[in-house]
Amino acid sequence: MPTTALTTSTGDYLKAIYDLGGASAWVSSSAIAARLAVSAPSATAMVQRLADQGHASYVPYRGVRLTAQGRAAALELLRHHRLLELYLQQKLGFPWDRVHDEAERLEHTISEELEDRIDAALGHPTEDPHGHPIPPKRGPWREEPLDTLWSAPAGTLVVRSVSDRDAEMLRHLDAIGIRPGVRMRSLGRAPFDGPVTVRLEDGAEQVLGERLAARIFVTAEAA
Amino acid sequence: MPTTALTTSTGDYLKAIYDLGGASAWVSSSAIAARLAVSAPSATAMVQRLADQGHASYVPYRGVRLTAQGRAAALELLRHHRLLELYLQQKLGFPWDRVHDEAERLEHTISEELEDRIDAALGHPTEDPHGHPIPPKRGPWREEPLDTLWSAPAGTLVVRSVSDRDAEMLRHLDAIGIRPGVRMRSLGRAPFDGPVTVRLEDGAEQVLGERLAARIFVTAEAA
DNA sequence: ATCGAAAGTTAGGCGACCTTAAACTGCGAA
DNA sequence: TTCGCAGTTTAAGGTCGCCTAACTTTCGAT
Repeated sequence: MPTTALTTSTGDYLKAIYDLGGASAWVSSSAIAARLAVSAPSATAMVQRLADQGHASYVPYRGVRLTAQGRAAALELLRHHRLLELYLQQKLGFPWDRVHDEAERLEHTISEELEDRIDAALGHPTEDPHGHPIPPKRGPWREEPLDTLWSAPAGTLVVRSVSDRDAEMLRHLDAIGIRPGVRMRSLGRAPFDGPVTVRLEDGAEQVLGERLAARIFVTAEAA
Repeated sequence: MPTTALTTSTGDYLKAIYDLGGASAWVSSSAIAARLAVSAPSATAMVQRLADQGHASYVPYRGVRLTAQGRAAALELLRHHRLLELYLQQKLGFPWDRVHDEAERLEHTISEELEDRIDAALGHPTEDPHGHPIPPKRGPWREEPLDTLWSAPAGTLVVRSVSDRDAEMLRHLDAIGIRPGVRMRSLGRAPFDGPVTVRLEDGAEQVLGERLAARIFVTAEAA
């Protein structure tokens, strides 16, 4: 298990597979290609390389799935990413919509020691600025699947996390008052895949289309 | 002059040329190869690429020299490197002998914004932990050439900086009390390229061979 | 059950870097 | 002045990661 240093590209693929398929589902190469904005053949080739390296198992025409080794590598990057996002925000004053891109590059580059020192400087945090849990350095972990605002039934909800991938979307959410931890009441969806209407605690109503609502993760009001 | 993003490798070559040849001297490809631990043909090929990109001028069998563009790129990396070293030491508690390697990787990865925030967090510092000046973001700059302890005449000296490239050496220097800012008296060299003997302020005497003494940069006691 | 579109893979190419082996240049020594 | 050798460059080949074009498989619709 000599963790042969990953290239940036390899790491990106592992992360893509991880968050498209979670810990164990089969992921198609074209889904990966779309996610990483590369051509389908590029994804196929890489996926074969990942299989050779023991990071994934690959069945032609079926897809890939991470091995334990690949999963560990993906989780380490995810941990780096989320620690970095939080660090950039908390310690260096980055606004939450600009931490993603920076973390995306740095996550491949930081050493174990830097990871640990960042973790310590932040007091061993458990969540990043967008509400996503930070995987522990080792030990069991599974990201609990959450409802999205799009799929959740009407009722009182708490925003748990929001996707960090689109800075513009984050700025918009921030502007209308939607952030992790915020409580809101979903008034339900208009018929035929219509938008979701929510009322925030300050009484403001917002109408959100699928693009947006599917990127907001929620739980029902805590018992 | 659209600063086409540099690859890590390209950046490493530019830095190597910069600190082998300074701002303007011709540097041989084999010197670069030795510095970067690559084969001579690799260095030749890269140097030709650098010339194509406008980062350097290249005369076969003679060597390379940075252009203004290449110099700017090298200095930006040097600035990143030194800011990062200081940041890692000051804000994250890294020991001074371990900041180099981390900075060496990160320097290629950080954005302009992160550079600026680090600079601000450190209060716009002018020196890294090893005593090297930090190039300004823009504007004139030239690293003043210093004597080394090996080449300096006997007399009272102030340590200005020490090479950061070898962690073990740094640990040793630290152990014997040699750090930037320290005052010492050089008692001169033994005949036939013999070692240098110095007396530190606490009275301790140290005998240093060329390997070490050539990596310690000094100035004569300030007037 | 079969046929065709969509999904996925193979083939063939390219650029960046790296290697070793072979060819060349330029310069000091005789 | 020429010879030889150290220093350099060219040649040839490998890997990684990307691309487009062409081929193959799968699967749903008939």
